[in-house]
Parts: sequence; C-alpha cells; structure tokens
Amino acid sequence: MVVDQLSDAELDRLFQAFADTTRRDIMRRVAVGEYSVTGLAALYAMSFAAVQKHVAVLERASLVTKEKRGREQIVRGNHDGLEKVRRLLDEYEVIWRQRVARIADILAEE
Amino acid sequence: MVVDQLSDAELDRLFQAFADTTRRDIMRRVAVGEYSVTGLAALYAMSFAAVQKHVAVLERASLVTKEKRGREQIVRGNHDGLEKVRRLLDEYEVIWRQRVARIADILAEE
DNA sequence: CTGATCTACAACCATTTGGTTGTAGGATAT
DNA sequence: ATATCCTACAACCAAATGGTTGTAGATCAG
Repeated sequence: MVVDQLSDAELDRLFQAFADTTRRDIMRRVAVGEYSVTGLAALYAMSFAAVQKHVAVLERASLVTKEKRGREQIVRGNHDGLEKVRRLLDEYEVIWRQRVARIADILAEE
Repeated sequence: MVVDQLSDAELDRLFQAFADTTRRDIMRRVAVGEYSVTGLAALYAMSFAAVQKHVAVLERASLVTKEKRGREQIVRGNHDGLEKVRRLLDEYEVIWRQRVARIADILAEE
C-alpha cells in the first residue's frame, strides 16, 4: 500500500478548492460528464476568464485534469484528489471515535 | 431521518476553515483533549490574537464550540461540522461511482 | 487566406485573509 | 484593593482571492 503522504500545502490547496460554491458545482458537473472550459463557462453568470480561473484552481489542487482536444480543453474530474480529502477526514473521524470510546470507558469505570 | 440541508455559505465556511494548516492542527488537538484558547496559543509560533482568530473561524464554521469556565474559554471539537463535510464528500463519491458504473455499462454493451 | 472560436494570461480592482500590536473588560489570586 | 490572567476586539498591513476587461496564440471552418 502506498502511504501517499499529503503535504500541508497540498491539503491547503484541496480544501481551498472546495471552499467555493462555483468550484463545488464544477466538481459535480465534471464528475458526471465531460465539459470544455467554454462549456462550463456557459453555465455560470460570470465571465469566461473567471470560470477559467476556477478550473485552474481545481487543476492545481489535482481535483480535475485537462486534456487538449483540438482547440478545446476537456475538463474531467480526478478521483484521486477527492479520495485524498475523504481519507483525511476519515482520519479525523477515527481520532474522534477513539476519544468518544475513551470517554465511554472512563464513564464506565465510575 | 433529518435531511439537514447545507447552505452554500455554510459549506464555504466549513471548507474554508479546513483550508489552513494551523486550523487543521487545532482540530486534531481539540478532537483528542480540552484546551483553553491560551492553551492552544502556546502551541504555535504566532500571537495569541492570531490563534484566537483561527478558533473564531472554526467556531463560525461550527467545527468547534467554546464553553466558558471561569476566566477561561474551553474549546472542544464539534463532531457535527466534521460529519457534514464528510457527508458532502460522500455524495461526490456516490456521483463518481455512478459515473464509473455507467461507463462500465457502455463499455460492456460494445 | 480570413474570420470565428477556444483558451491562457496579464493587468487591474475590491474584498477577504492571516498576521501584527494595542486596548479593555471580566475572573482569579494575593 | 490591586495586580495578574484570559479573552475579545479594533486598527492596521501585506498578500491572496474572486471578479473584471483586454490581448494574443492556436485551431477550425468557409
């Protein structure tokens, strides 16, 4: 099993990428289908450049990939990025449960 | 079952709160034990005010709660906030798996 | 070749963020 | 009563964020 150590900077970028409504919506879209950057831009009430920037943020966070197809750039969801975030939150969950279990033990002892 | 609709603003706050190394570290600490704000501040190479602000960000995101005890303010992890984020990411996961399944079906038809 | 389309990126702007120091109020200890 | 401790918050600053318009390079269609 690969340990896949996540740097703080990488996690910062991952969570930061999710911390915007438009980007979360893009994530949902590209998880289901394929979109060019222009195709995505058509969905939102903001400029093409703004959407292109959002896609760039997602790309830097490894949450999407882009593939050139003719003059278009096809944006696809990257499952790895999502998995990394989920895994981290699962760790927090484990820590939490351990604590709850510990407290339960303490209460049982009384 | 409570649906517990999450507003975009609430999700923005939750992910934003996680998008900082210091705040993630605070989350790990308060998941395990109890800390006053001063107790937390002692752990980091920054001013008390900076840490107090980080705690305030986590509190606004419903990721921690504070309880006054004498002149101290005890910071505790709030499991609900963590669960909300995990649940959202699980939704993305479900969407993703549906897509993978759909592609597998298409490939199977050929 | 020419014009239209798709993308990337620079420059700019307002707001937010993450840090600082300083001030002030409530709780505790002596 | 007084000094100390813990906290909150204001004011400030530099950098990042989320948006804009404009420019320019590829690629495609006629």
